[in-house]
Amino acid sequence: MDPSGYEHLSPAEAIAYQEELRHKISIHELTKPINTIAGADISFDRNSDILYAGIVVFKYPEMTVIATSTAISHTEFPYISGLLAFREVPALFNAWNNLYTKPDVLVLDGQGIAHERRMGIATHFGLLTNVPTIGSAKSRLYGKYQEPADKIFAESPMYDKGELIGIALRSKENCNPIYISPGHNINMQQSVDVIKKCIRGYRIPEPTRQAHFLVNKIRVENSEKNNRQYNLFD
DNA sequence: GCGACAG
DNA sequence: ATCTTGTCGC
Repeated sequence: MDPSGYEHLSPAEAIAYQEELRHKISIHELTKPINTIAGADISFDRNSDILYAGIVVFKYPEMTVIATSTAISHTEFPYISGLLAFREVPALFNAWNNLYTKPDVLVLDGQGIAHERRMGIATHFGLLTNVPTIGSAKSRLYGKYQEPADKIFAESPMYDKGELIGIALRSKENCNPIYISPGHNINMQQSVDVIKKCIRGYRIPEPTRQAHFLVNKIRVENSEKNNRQYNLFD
C-alpha cells in the first residue's frame, strides 16, 4: 500500500495492516559496511494538519553532514499511541523521495520493534523503503525494563513476555535514558552500537537531533511566509 | 474498572 | 508534538 493512502484508514484497519506487515520484519545482522547514516524527524503546527518532515545524512562515523531533504505534507490521521507511523510515515516518505543520497542506515524518532505488534515507526518505514532502520525513542511505549545505572552508556534490556525487544540506554548522565530498538534489516546489538557512536555529548543521538533542528527551522520559515501573505490583506 | 499511552 | 520562564542540579 502506498503510504499516501494511510490517512483514509480507520484505527482498526491500521492495526490490521500492522498485523499483516509484521510477518515481513527481518531482524538480522547488517553485513554491508556503514559509511553513511541519516536521522529523520517531524514537526507540526499547533492547529493545522501540516507536517514538516526532514532527513539529515551524515558521513559515518565522522558524523559530518553531507545531505539534507525536507517535505511539507498534509495529514488527516490523528496521533494515536501505537499508530504513530500512519500519521508520520507519509510525510517522511516524501522527504525520503526528495533525497538524492540514500543512507546506509536511517534513525527514526520513535520505536522500532519495541512495540506491541513490533511495528513501531522505524520498523514500518524500513519495511516500506527496505532501508536498514533503527528506532531511537525519548520515552517508552512498550516493554518492561529496569532503570539503567546513571553511568554513560549503561544499558538495560526491555522485554515483552521474555522476548528482548529493546534496550534502555543512558546516553547522558543525569538524564533519562533513550529507548533503542532495531527497526528492520539490522539487529539489536548493531543498533545499540551505532547509536552509541552517534552520541556527541547530548542525550539525543546526532542524526535525530539534527533532523529535529531542521524540521523546526522549516516549520518556522513556512509559518512566517504564511503570515506575510496573510498580512497583505491588512 | 483502572492505569498506560512513541510523536 | 507544541505552548513557554524561570529554576534546580551537576
